[in-house]
Amino acid sequence: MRPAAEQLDLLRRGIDAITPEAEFVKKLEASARTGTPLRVKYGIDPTGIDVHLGHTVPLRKLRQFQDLGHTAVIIIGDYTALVGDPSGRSDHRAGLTKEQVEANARDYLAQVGKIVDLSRAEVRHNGDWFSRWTFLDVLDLTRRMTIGQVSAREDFALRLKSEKPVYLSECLYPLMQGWDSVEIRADVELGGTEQLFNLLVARDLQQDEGQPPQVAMTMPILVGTDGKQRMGKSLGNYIGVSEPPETQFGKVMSIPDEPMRQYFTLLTDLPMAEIDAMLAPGVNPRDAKEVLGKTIVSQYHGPEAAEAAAAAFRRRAAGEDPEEIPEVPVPRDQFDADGRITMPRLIVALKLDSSTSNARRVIEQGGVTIGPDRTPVTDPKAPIAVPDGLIVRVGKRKIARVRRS
RNA sequence: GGGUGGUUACCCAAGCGGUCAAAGGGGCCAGACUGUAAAUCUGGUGGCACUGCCUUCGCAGGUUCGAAUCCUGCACCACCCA
Repeated sequence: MRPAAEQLDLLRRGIDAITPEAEFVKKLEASARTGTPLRVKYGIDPTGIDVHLGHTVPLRKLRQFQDLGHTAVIIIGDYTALVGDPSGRSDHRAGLTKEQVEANARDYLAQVGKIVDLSRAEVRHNGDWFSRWTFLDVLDLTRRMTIGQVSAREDFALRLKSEKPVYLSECLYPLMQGWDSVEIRADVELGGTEQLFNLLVARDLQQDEGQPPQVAMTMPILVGTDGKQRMGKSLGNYIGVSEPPETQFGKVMSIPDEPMRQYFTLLTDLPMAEIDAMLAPGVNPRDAKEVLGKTIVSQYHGPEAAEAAAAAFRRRAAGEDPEEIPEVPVPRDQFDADGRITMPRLIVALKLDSSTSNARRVIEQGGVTIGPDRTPVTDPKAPIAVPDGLIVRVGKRKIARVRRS
């Protein structure tokens, strides 16, 4: 195991705060001295199925702990998911059913495995203990915190003030999450900055149970591809770890310039000096973004796929057709007696658009071309003869080859 | 249990008897430009056999020549009082 100071240096990258930092240093030192791994907890609620780059920020940190010889403990919050985490929410989140939660949990782990080494990690479900609780146990837990403590939280206070509902079950959430730490005897817990309150509740509970309290390590919230709001599925500004390489790469290229530093710091292992050099004034941000895109994509799809995605992107930016043009069968009955068809119908048949109305509009805006010489299509009503193998382009990104069948 | 306000297109949100397929913003799509699927600007954004037709304003009825707009009932949401 590496010396504590060295570990601390590595672990500090990209974090927001360590609370309390002095305690963390002591834990690290004791761990290095005795060769005892720290137990590092990260909890996720299986509420959706897409793990995105925002989730990977703490997950990558967890992996970093693993690589330094510590023990990763992943909590699948199958019971907390039934409540819904109120953190950072301006309205309450509906709880899920048990069936949904179980299916989601499986999906989640498959995706988390791309970042964390699951063969070396402990995976626990908090239903393992909560499902056995009696109402008395619940009551006992609720005695550990006051309404005042709960309502002091900014997210709750805001909701109370704006007359939005705050459910009693939501107040239980931090206590449940905290109890997880007691069950697994956590030394460190990772989470986003908005998790600080929840992470600190565990400290009190652990102390009550005679355990050394955990240290809270909070990570910045990754901003989404819009460069404004936090990355999130519901906001549609996310990059999913399971998305295809081209999509991931394209989405990275579409982020504004400002969040690039954050992305580099939190999502790559490139040395900070190298990052600074790329983001220096006078350097074309597009080139830095390309490095960023390739680095991120190769984490999930490998370096070859990342290169290919970058090449495909460049080709498209240069206005060239992609290497592989998908062939789409168009049934005979779509054509009239003379073997012709109007352009909107062809576009829908090729699945390049979902409605003829919309296809018509795109044509009227000059967004549709056909054939190798890119002849623009201007009249949405005129039937045209369609030779087998005709290439149809809609906008900059959608393309297909007609396969008459 | 009582009261009040609300439910409009992908989202937010105007409209309160006809000129409403329904203002505005966001998002999304297309075009121009470029440093890229950044930024900026322009146009578009229910469907279709498209100068017309059909379906949409929580649900079901009703009044009217005519309803997103008025009436009745129902459902759901929020807040206030208890």
